[in-house]
Amino acid sequence: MSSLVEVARVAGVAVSTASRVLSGSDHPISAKTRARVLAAAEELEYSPSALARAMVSPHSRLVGVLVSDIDNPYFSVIARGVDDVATRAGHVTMLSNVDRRTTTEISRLQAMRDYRAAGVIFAGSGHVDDPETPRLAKAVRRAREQGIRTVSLAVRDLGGPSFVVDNRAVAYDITDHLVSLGHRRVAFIEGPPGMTVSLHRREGFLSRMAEAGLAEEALCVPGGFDYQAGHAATLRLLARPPLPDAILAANDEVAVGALSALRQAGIAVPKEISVAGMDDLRTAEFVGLTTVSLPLYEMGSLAARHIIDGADGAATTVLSHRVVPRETTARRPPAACSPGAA
Amino acid sequence: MSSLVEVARVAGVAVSTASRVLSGSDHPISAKTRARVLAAAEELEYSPSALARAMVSPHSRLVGVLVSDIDNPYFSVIARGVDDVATRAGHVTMLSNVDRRTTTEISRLQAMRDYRAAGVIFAGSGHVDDPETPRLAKAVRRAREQGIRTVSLAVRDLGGPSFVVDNRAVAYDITDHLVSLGHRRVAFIEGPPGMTVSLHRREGFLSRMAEAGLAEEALCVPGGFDYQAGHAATLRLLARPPLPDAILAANDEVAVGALSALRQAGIAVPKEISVAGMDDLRTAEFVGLTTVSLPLYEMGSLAARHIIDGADGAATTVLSHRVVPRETTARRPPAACSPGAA
DNA sequence: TTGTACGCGTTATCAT
DNA sequence: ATGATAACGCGTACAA
Repeated sequence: MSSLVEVARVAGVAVSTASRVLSGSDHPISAKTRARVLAAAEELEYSPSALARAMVSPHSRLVGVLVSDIDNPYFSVIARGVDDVATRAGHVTMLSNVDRRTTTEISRLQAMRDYRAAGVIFAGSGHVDDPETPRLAKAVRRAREQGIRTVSLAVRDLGGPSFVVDNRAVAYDITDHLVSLGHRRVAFIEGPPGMTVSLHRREGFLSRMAEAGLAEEALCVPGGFDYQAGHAATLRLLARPPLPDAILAANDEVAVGALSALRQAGIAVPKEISVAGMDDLRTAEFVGLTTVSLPLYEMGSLAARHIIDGADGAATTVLSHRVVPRETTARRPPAACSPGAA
Repeated sequence: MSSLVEVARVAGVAVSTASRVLSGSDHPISAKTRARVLAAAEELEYSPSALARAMVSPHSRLVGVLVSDIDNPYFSVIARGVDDVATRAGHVTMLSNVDRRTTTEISRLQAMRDYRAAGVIFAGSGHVDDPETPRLAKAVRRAREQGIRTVSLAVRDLGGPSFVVDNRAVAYDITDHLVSLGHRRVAFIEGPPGMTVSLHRREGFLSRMAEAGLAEEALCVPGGFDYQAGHAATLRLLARPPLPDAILAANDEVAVGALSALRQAGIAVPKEISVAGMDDLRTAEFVGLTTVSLPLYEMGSLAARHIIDGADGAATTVLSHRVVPRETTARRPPAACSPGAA
């Protein structure tokens, strides 16, 4: 590992001169000197220490992302968006899984702060009435005071700018799709209890049902965000007939779990029952699931871009989503034996 | 941001003393002094600069992972394994997508080297006869000379230790499963051309078929590693009857693509044709796909552990895999009209 | 047991 | 146009 002083020595110039040439300063340098420095750097395979650089700068060129779980496609798409932008801008991505624990978020934020990250992205949803939120908010404030940018990709009260999707509208719109297909009794498999995103999605669902005069037909059942939750919830639904006209799941993976339970029970989708999810992850495409497409990649890239060259501020940007009808939803069969339709 | 000097000043001691108590040195310190330093640190919310620390250490506490694409579950599971271990050990994970490009691997390795990473993990497969490999190998060697540990999670000639799976055996074993079910004509949808993993898996497949005296019945068709590839390859298979008894896909996602093409064509799985994949990612479980389970999480965590506290060396550890039969494979129907069985 | 002083590699400031 | 030097924050060898 050759350092700047060695390059300077080989080139026969002062370190400051070498620095100016190698760091792309606009300081005037004679062509001859520049060439010598460049040659020396080349010869020594010089590569500047990002550590030393960060020491004398307001921050490093590290971009942090806090995800609930990178092994969840929702977050891996976001991470991909972040990294693409970061890499193109000469930065490096730091990643941490926080498993939806606010205390973990705090400690990981601190860890990234210790490296003087250029910024930290909060990709996951927060909890409703989380007693730890004040502590997190305080840690975030401190980080910001120190010059670390922060961005949220979910509705959270953290102070920085945020790039989000309107989860109420997302659920509202997909529910609308179901309702407009003639479905009346629709079951909603909820997300993990206590999470803001779960709450919003349920509100959106309920809201559209109420507007359609179907408040009585709306059925919310506890679920989660994974396959098992969808499978189990559907089994419970199956155990208490009559079957709803449609099932709306809190996300795609839950919907796939529902689909699988339905298939095992020998119930035809969408002939006997419609199923829809939200997020539009790859799995949704694989199984032909009707869902709502979210600009996840864009959220990640926008967040990274903000950190790298954005202006300060705390504006919230609501990105648009799109219902994508596929093969798991269809018009409600006219002869369905659904009570309450009298 | 309070630094060590401020803590020392508040505590009324020298920086070296503060450093010793705060950095957990084994240097003897009087209980009284220790308490005062701790109190001062607490009061000032002191958190050591990881940057400055790394400057005076042989390396930072950053663990790098180079993946082909984090939005590919294969790699996100590995990344999860890496991060869990890294976090528990007080390190932070750096992640970079390299899109299977060796030149990108080189430049990302360099970027992580600039941060004096404790180590860098190469998670992806290499290419056969890759002209860039020497350059990468050289970069890796230099990194190692500098004290950066490197680990491979695929068979590559990079010099460090590696934690791998025997892809020939993986393909051999799942082919064995198919053959033992009575299948004779089996089509193999290959992985991306030129990748080592593709080659090994094909070899394993061909090897088991040959041993079963089924060399003539083995059919290799070009594919890839994604859904589209599996779908398209299966369509091509469908266009040229007779249908094989079974389809083995280079990985799970390809198998799902095949499954979907088969379903659209109205061909029953596993009644009319068996389908199997490799990797055992979550999708495989969702669709009940027969596949081979790989210790991906373990590979990631072992790699991280090696970087953090492993011994030097270049040993190759071959981890075991396991065929997991599910619902997409079944015994070959006795009355199948497969020619060549005469 | 505690303190002093140096070095890590870079950029910026202030001479020259 | 170039050079010398301070500063970033920490750990540590050496001195007391």
